[in-house]
Amino acid sequence: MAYTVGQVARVAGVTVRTLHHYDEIGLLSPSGRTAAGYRRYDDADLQRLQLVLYYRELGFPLEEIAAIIDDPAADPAAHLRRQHELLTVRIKRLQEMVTAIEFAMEASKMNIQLTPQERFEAFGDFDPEAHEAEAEQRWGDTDAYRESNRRASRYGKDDWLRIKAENEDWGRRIVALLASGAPADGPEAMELAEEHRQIISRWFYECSYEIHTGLADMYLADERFTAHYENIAPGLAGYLNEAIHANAISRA
Amino acid sequence: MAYTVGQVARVAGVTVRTLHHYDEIGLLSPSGRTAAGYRRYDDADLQRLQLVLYYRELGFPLEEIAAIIDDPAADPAAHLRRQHELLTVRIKRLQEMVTAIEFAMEASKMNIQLTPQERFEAFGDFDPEAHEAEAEQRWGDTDAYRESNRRASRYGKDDWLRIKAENEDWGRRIVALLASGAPADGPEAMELAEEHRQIISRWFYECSYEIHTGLADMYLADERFTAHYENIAPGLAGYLNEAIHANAISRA
DNA sequence: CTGCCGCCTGCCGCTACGTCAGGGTCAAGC
DNA sequence: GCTTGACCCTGACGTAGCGGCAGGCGGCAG
Repeated sequence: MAYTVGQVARVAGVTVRTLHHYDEIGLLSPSGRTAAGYRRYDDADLQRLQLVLYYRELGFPLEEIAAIIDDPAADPAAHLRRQHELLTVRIKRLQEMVTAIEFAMEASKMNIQLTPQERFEAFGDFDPEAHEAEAEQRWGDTDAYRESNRRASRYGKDDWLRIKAENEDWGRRIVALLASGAPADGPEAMELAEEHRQIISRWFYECSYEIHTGLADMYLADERFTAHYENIAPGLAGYLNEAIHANAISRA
Repeated sequence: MAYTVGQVARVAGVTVRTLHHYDEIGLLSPSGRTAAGYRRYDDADLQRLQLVLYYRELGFPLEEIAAIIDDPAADPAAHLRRQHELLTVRIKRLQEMVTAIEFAMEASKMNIQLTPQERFEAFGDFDPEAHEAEAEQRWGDTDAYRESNRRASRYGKDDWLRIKAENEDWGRRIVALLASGAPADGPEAMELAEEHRQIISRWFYECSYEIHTGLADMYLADERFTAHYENIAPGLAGYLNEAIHANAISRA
């Protein structure tokens, strides 16, 4: 029912200093003190802290958080609703960045130059940045980050040569298939589409069927990608697109 | 091919001051200067800036970003891969927060008390926070935020009474249906399940069928929710769960 | 040649804490 | 009853990543 700073800090995942700070600026003052001056937090304080942390995660400055939380018109449910909306907006934003990255990856694999605008499109609409200095600083210690680091630096020259070789081998085979007149939704084409997906998954990122069909459509929608494939063999862009779609449908 | 600070700032969505700062700390120094001392950025600089901004968005401190980018072992593709992974990890994290919010919403609708641990679970695993002070401060001016604000504060006492009334009306009807012996996967039960989903969507958040079935499972998995429904009528928790699943399947 | 906008370099300010320093407190164990 | 170590307190200064302003030069359209 009553907690010390240390206990609150541990359960909420913040530092004691942070709680001191919130007390100083009046954002979250413990409901009481012991005779010796120790801060005592109760359940209501924890609830408030939770709100504070969520809004902080969402990037609001502390002062504004105080205003939001102390708004008498906003009951708990209203906060939840607002946070839910903000979160979904942010997820959408990150997903756009992911798409942009996937786009850039495809482009880089094919040596396609991006225009400056495209470079920053992912940030474009509503402001470019976001900070998260502290959190991500600590992130440096998380498994996820280490894992990412490890994997990102794992590929040596040899690997790159292998990737290139795999890609070229795949390219030769699909060109041959196209030339042979085999249908784009036939088993051989679908098999090559699947292989294409697995090459991406193995060497780059987990490429779901959904992502894969997205890529396929991009190959047609973006003329530079179209040109890349058409340069290899006329009709290849459309052929690959169809094969990928057929493959995705058949595996679903 | 060559850009001034202002131009770069505009296309990248940062301020001139930021570019000055990056120049000062050596994170991104323009490749040249004019005779008059004007900074001149070229395409390579833009490319580097893009990397910087992505890593910044991902929360890395600028110093670390410099180290990452200047790492000779990391080619462009490696950066893309790393960013892709980091982004997906972050999206997962945000989605967990969303789930936690949805959980809290359900709990609050039913007056269920959360334990302190549950309060902060969403932050738990890897650190609690994330900042984004600047970005989200500016966010204060975006449509999304205003919209969110508007909707969040739109409900007055009357609305709450209506929500409560709707809920109770729905409750009475499903209890009656359960008592009548109608099957949980019958049309009436499914209709009530659908209504349940729409009440959430209308008043709280867009509740997809996927989310809805997730909620349904939670009603069974979490004993407090189970108890809530079982208190209304024995067997109701399981009945509702089944009805929601049946409804979701039939609409898919 | 005169605006006016854009660029330059300081330099001070701000937020949200981190990080001591210097000193009291509390429960456990001897 | 006294020590010990973990925990708490209050200043106070430091830091990152810019924002913002002052004071002054540069460039080009009219």
